[in-house]
Amino acid sequence: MSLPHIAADQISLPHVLAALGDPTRLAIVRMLADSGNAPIACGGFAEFGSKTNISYHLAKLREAGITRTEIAGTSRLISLRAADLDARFPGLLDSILAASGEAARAHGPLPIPATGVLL
Amino acid sequence: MSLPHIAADQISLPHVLAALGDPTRLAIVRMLADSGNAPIACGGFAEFGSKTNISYHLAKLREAGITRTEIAGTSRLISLRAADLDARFPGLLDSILAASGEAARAHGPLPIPATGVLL
DNA sequence: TCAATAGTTCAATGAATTTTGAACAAAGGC
DNA sequence: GCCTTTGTTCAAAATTCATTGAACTATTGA
Repeated sequence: MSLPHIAADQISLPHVLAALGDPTRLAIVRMLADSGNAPIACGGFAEFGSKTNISYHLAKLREAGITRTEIAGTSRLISLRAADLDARFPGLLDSILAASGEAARAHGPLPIPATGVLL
Repeated sequence: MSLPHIAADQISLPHVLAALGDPTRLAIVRMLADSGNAPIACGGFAEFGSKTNISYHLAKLREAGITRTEIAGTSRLISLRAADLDARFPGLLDSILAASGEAARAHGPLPIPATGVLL
């Protein structure tokens, strides 16, 4: 089960940039990337704000095409649309994650660093 | 002569993304990149809005560290801080320009493509 | 000097955005 | 069935952002 999401080719650059221009939403995306793109429930973002506020920011990220939301029981599982984003805007998510001090890449679950850098 | 600019290492990712999340400012940056990073006076952006509105957006871009403003007589010459941005956030400007349908790269005036890719 | 050009600054307005709390819906566990 | 957990929706308040016009500065050129 899944909430409605826009098609990958309808993701708009200004909307993506505006969505990630908010520190709270950027932190959410960073956390998703940190998880190796494994889905995280809304509650996992509690440190970034109130339940209702997180719900608002997650809706923005979903509407911008940055995240996917799957319904699992009473939870929503949020994940990055990393492949869709990289197909639409090659390298963009990677460079933003790298710029935000990130280890995770847009592709691949979790590249084990040869010499434990950057975690 | 030059207006005050923040240091390259103080450029903030959320500020850059928020600044470029506005369609008018993204169009301005695109136009600067299109020019091969040659400076453009404020009047060159007239198509994007009123004089006073452009002044506002150019101030936002300068404050975010995306553009440099040189004073030349009664004009202001605006240019992209492409090298500073690329040093601080490698690949970010490039991927945004590419995503916005751009030919110009963050570095080098105009690299002639060997096999006409990405134009 | 006078007028025109190029932009900035200021204050006001309107439009979006963010944040909050109350009320709600939909499972899941007892 | 009932309560708890998880999250959404709604409306209101607070904040921020974008746009406009009037007034201003500074430079250039006649």
